[in-house]
Order: sequence, then C-alpha cells, then structure tokens
Amino acid sequence: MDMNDALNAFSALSQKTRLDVFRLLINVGPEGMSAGDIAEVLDVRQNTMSANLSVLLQAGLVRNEREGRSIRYFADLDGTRELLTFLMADCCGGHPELCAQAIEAIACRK
Amino acid sequence: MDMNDALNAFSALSQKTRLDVFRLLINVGPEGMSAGDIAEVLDVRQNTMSANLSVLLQAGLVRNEREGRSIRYFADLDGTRELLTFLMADCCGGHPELCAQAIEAIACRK
DNA sequence: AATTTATATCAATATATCATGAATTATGGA
DNA sequence: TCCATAATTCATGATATATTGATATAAATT
Repeated sequence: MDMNDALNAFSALSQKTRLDVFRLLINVGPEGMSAGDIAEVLDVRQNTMSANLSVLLQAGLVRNEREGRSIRYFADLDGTRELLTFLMADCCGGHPELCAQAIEAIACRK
Repeated sequence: MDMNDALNAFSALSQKTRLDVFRLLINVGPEGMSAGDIAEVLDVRQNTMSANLSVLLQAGLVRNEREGRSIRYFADLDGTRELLTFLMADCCGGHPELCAQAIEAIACRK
C-alpha cells in the first residue's frame, strides 16, 4: 500500500454507488453477492455497476470469483486493513493512546 | 455522519496533497501545525494549500484554531472515527469477528 | 451450434475538480 | 494609521471522471 494505492482506494469510495457497494459487501460478509444482484439491489444499470465494480476491484477494496455465469463479489478485508493502516500510520507523534479512540469505536455491530 | 458526509470525506482524502496533509496532521498529533508551515513542509503554494485545507475542514477531517496571525490545523479524530465507523458499520452480516482483523491492525506505531 | 443469461468494454458527452494568478480579508507591529 | 505577514476567496483554463447506449465476451442450456 503506497500513496497511489491509497488515493485510488479513497477515490473509489468517494462516489455514492461505489460506497453503497462497499458497505453492502461489508454487510453481507463472506457470502458476497453477484454483480447482477448488487446492481438490482442498489437500482443501478448493469454496465454502470460493472464499471464501478471494476474501480473497486482495481482499488483493492473488493475481490471477485466467477461462479458459473455470475461473478460474485466480496469486500476485501485485507485491502481495507491496509488502507486504514496507511491512513492512520504513525499517529499522534508517538502517543498512540491519543488516537486509539478513533479506532476503538469501529467495532462491528450485530 | 450520513452518506453525503462520508462521500465528502472520502473525496477529500482522494487527492494527494490533502491525503498528505491529513497524514501529516495525524502524525504530529495534538500540537497541530500552522497553514503556512503545512504548505512549506509539503511544498505546495499557499493558496492551493488553503483551498485544500478548506476541503478537509468541510469534510470534518481537520479542525483549526486561530493563533495570532497564523491558523493552526489539527487532525479531527472525532470526525475520523465517525467516518471509519460509517464505512465498516454492520459488518460481516452479524459476524463481527470476521472483520475484526481489518480494524485491529490500525494500531498506532511509536 | 444456436440461444440465453451474466458481465465487461468502448466511444462519446456531460459534469466535476484542480492548480493558478490576482485580489481580498484579517491580524500584529512600527 | 501605514505596512507586513498569514490566510482566504474568486475566476479561469485544463484535466479527470461518470453515465449512457451499443457492442462484445463468456458460460450454461437447448
């Protein structure tokens, strides 16, 4: 994860459809969802969604797997972790406790 | 933090100078840094930096305080926490342990 | 092999964003 | 009050990005 990777990732997340997709995939978890279902659920045209999925893929925020005729997409938690680590690296000038609060609260809710 | 706030924040972070600024301010911690010093350290023109600081401010990623003639900027950890929480909310379809790894690693290094 | 379903790619237009130079506001000092 | 310093605002040209309709690829079914 270098500066360019991070810029690509944040750029990917700065568009409504793509942020919706990422959060949807974060939400559905390991089951993932097919490209077509994602487009239908979010009410976005097929080719527009394909382009947006491609951007998220390039950004390392989602993975995909072919499954017969469909392609199933998943949130990429490794890529996500790398991005967040890059963002918050070396924080608070050697006093990590100061920004611990910013991280603690990202607890996953049931 | 709603969808629009999050889009503004990610959009703010998707530009090199602004991502540099945010990480710089995360790094220097509670001491913050004046607008002029930020521009000098990152070798960006003063008005360009001003515009970029304004974007980060609107996005809730940095705060500022007037200090005599200078204006001192700080990373806004509350805003940052809200953004990351929004991004990762309700993750893994009720199995939070699955994405705990993505969050754990954002430990602050000394 | 022809058809259907699922997804991706292409070219074009429309929209948004960036950095810059010039001008402006705000604070502190002579 | 006049000047210097610090930062912001404005208008503009250049660049980048998004969506769309049309088309292409890829896999499964008949």
